[in-house]
Formats: sequence, C-alpha cells, structure tokens
Amino acid sequence: MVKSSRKTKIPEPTIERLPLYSRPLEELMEADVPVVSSETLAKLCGVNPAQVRKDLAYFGEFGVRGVGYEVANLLKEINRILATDRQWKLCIVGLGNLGSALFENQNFKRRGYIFAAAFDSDPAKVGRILPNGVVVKHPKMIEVVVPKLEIEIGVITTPPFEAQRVAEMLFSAGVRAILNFAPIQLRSPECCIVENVDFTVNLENLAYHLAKLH
Amino acid sequence: MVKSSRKTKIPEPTIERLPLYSRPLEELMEADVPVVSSETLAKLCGVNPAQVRKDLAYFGEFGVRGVGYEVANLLKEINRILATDRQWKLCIVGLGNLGSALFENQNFKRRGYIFAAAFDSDPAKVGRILPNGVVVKHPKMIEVVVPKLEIEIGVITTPPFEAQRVAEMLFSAGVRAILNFAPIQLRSPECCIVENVDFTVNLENLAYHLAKLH
DNA sequence: GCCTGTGAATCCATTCACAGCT
DNA sequence: AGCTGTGAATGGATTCACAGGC
Repeated sequence: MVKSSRKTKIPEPTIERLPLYSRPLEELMEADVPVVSSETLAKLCGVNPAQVRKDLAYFGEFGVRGVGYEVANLLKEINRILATDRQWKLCIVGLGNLGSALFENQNFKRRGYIFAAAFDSDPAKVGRILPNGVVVKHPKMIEVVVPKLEIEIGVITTPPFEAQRVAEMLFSAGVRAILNFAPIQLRSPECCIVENVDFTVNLENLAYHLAKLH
Repeated sequence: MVKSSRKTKIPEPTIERLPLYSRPLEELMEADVPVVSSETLAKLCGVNPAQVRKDLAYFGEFGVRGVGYEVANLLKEINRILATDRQWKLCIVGLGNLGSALFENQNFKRRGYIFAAAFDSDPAKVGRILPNGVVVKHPKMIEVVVPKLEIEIGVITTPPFEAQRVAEMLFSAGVRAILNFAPIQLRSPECCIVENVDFTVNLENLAYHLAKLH
C-alpha cells in the first residue's frame, strides 16, 4: 500500500532530524552493516525509536516489518528527500576569518555544496585568488555573477550592519535561500528562506544551564 | 506580588528566544529608546507579542501595565538570566580554519566569552603563539590547563574521529559544557551539557525547502 | 518472534482573550 | 486608555501501544 504522499504536511522538526539520521547511517554503511532497526538507529542519534519510525514513515515505507531498514537504501532515500543527491552552488559574502574558514571547509564540498563565488567589499581582498581558483569580487558584482553562475544559496558572513543590504542584493540577483551568520534579524521576501546561525546564542544557552546548576 | 519562582519549569524554547530578544534591545538602548511594548519587541524579533510577555513572565514581572518594559532594565534582567553579566572562560580544541576563526571572533569577547586556552595535536601548531598571547598546547595538557585556569566551557573543532576522545578529556578535566562543531553525536555524562553546531544541517534544511518549491 | 507503521493518548508550546494594574 | 501578566483554548509534536506483515 503506497502512501498517497504530499498529502500530510511534514513537521519541521522531522526535517531537521533527517540529517541527524544520515550521519550514523553513513558510518553503518562504511562498516558494512546491511540492516538497522529503528531502535539501534534511535540509540545512535539519541532519540526515541518511535520518533525514527514516524519521521521516516512520513516519506514512504522504507522498512521491512520484522527486519528493519536496509542501510544503503535508507541513506539513499534520505539523501533524495534532503536533495543532497545533487550539487548546490553557493556564494559567500564576507571573507573575514569565519567566511574564509567556511569557504575552505571540506564538509560542504563532500555533501555537494560548492562555493562558486566569493564577495568582499575590502579593496585589499578584491581580486585575490582563493585556494580553489575562485576570484574574490566586489559585492556590487553580485547582480552579475549570481545569475550567470546560477547560484541558488547565499552565505552571509559580513559585519551585521552590511548584512541586510547584502541580503537584498542576493535576493534580487535570484538567490532564494540564505544562510546568515551575521547576528541580525534579516527581512526577506515571502518566497525566500533565511536560516540564522549565531554561535553566541549557543554559548548563552550553555551558560544559562551551567549557571542554573550553580 | 512576587512570583515564587524556580517553581515552574521553564520551557527550552523560551531560553532559546531570550538571546533573540536581547539583540534588538541593545539597538533600542543605543537609540536611547526608554521603553518598549511587547508588541514592538515582538515585531522586531518576528514573534508573537503574547510569546514575548509569557517568556519574560517566567522570570519575574519586568513590565509596567499600561506602559511597557523599560529597555535598560529588561536588557539587564535578560543578561542576568542568561548569565552574560559575568565572564566565562572557554578553551578551544582544534585549530583548523574554523577553530582559528572562532578563536579570533570578536563577538565572543564582546559578550564575555574569553578563550583562555587552545589545544591542537598537530606538532607544527603546538607552541605557536596566538594573537591574544595564548600559547597552543597539546591536548594531553587539557587535564592540567583546564583545572588551573578554571575553564568551564570547551569548544570542539577537531575532525570527527578525535571529537569523542577530546570530549572525554575535557569532561574529566572539569569542563561541564561543550560546544561541538564536529559532525558527530557525542556521548556525555549526566551532569554535562553538549550543544551541537553543524552548518551542513542548516544547508540541508535550506536545500530541502528549495527543492520542495521545485 | 521480531520490527515496522500508525491511530490514540499524552505532553508541550503557542496563541487567545481578558482580568488587573498604572 | 493602554499594556502587562496569565488562565484557558488551541495546535503540534512526541510517545505509547498494538495491529499488521515478514
């Protein structure tokens, strides 16, 4: 019996857990483990087994009753769902320490996220050639470069006061998703998505819990 | 009427929103705005006004009915709650691109998070002197340095296969909270807290939503 | 016997709506 | 009159528990 699919709306937390599942699955794959049960996978991820089953069931019937989930197949399905079975072109704006570190981060490339362009408003950086041959451009070139290279996702690592303007340039150049590292709340058009990352928020969280245990 | 406090358990999402509130409050502070209503603050943060009021009410009665919240006071209270009214000593393990970028990140220092030590197992890096005068040590020194400097929070930016071992060294040296950038699920003792950061998870999220809009 | 897939039950968070205070 | 603080209502997500299939 095939689920009619696309009917039921999928909860956001479910989406956010899929990457969590894929990490241990990759390890099981390398260790040539052929099949995994929801209980084992759940333990590896630190979640409830029923959660795993329910999450996966939103997208289809990937398991076999009495047996479990075939590791290779499940991983393939998750990658398909998360659209990591293709490449995505990124650009980065802001080549400070963090921006450069992200640009050179091998994890991105490994998962199909390719930095195809890099922008910085510092004249000393414009024209510089980065490790993979990308040439740093001034942000005013965004409107030209982004459509030409068909870049779909922008990463912002500028100081906060530039972030909003950069975001608008990216959006109007055709980018529809932004990963924002600037500690500021970006306004974005309806059709576009912004994901914020702010390490100090994580630290504040830890500090709160530590302080609570006095 | 003073809330008896510490009675009601505070929801995790509430804690995670407090930093969100503090950012715009700092801006209002600089703009010399004396008072803010839950509605205005909510709009600045992109949340529901009732949410703001309920979140704040968990910790006390900071507002004045018919008026709003005094900006300076509210900010002070939030900082007290999040324990950002004091300094926290951090150490970092793993001085790759990302580790170095975090180490030099000025946002941390600005909020009272001080990197007091840095570790890396690469012999070429051990002994190197970092911008703020910290000398890179080998991770085997964790058990000595961490207690001596009274470091409370560890940041892990090693490759994934070293992360678990490093975590255990940090914990047994007395660290009770870890901010983990390695894409792996760390096992941790009951009394300790781990917060994970994985940018590829954020990108996978964006990719999923982009792919959905075909 | 074992493990998935899933309705039902529970738990938790958000939003509403208004009483209470200035 | 205006805006907070909060019980009540709503809306979701997690967990339970078991039916269904290997």
